[in-house]
Amino acid sequence: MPELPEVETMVRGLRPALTGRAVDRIELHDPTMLLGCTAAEFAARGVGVRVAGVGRRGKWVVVELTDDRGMIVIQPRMTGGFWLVEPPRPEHVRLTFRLANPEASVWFCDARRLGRILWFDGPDAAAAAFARAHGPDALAIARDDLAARLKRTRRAVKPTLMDQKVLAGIGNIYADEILFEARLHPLKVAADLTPREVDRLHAAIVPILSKAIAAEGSSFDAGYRTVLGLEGGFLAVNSMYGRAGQPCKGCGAPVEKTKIAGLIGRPTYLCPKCQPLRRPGARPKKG
DNA sequence: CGGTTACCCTGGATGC
DNA sequence: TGCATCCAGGGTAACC
Repeated sequence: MPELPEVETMVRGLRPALTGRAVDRIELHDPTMLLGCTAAEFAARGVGVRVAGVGRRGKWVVVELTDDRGMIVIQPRMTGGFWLVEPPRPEHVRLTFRLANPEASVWFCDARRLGRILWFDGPDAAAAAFARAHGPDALAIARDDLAARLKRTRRAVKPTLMDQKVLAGIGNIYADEILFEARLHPLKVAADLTPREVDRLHAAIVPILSKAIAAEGSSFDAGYRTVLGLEGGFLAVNSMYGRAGQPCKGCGAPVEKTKIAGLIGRPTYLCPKCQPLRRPGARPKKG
């Protein structure tokens, strides 16, 4: 579930609750989600630490500790999320921060256990791991950098946008919203986008993600919630995701739900009128 | 190497 | 009601 706006919302919720706080211990309840060290090592390290700050790297949550104790990285993936209030499904708690002075808890829950938890010794190790897995952050990428990265691949533009090594933070929901805002068909070949199309795509990214952050992300069903258990409001004001059959906000034609190559089974929402695969005036080649 | 596909997990919704 | 099937915001490893 969590894409950049949801993770940013989590981080903004965690930051005031965790920054500067002493942590009696960090309890890992599901060792299978831990990468890079053993559960015993994790337990030993998680005693008597203090939080220096909380940050976001792409879709990763980074909890930085004081006194050279390194940083804990939590990847929520599909169903992970943090709770400052009692989580509604305690059996899904995978990690607990036990705070001291005054006592409190911060929980990380993940129903499907697809999330991952790592502990890095220091900023250099964490930065190296981040760089291996990510391109520039979607909120910060420059237009020409995006253009150069799109030029490198003949994949479709949607899976390219969702490739964290191209740019970090965009997932299935926001890819559809951004492509609609830019009036681009998700199957257009990334390298074939014209300079004007790249302009439109780049110009759509920050406004869509910012609007979603302002709405505290996207919630549906029993999925993502804020750290206070509230639903994010973006899907009440969005254009595409979850709106199959509803009138397109650009032209009124029904929004189409489909599956596209390069994205396994994930749904894609688009307006075939506003996001044509070929330019409306273009004639098919003869021959 | 670039691109595509299986698979990791589980809960909730849907259909019979 | 009960059971089978399908679906889901992500990411990696293996494959062609």
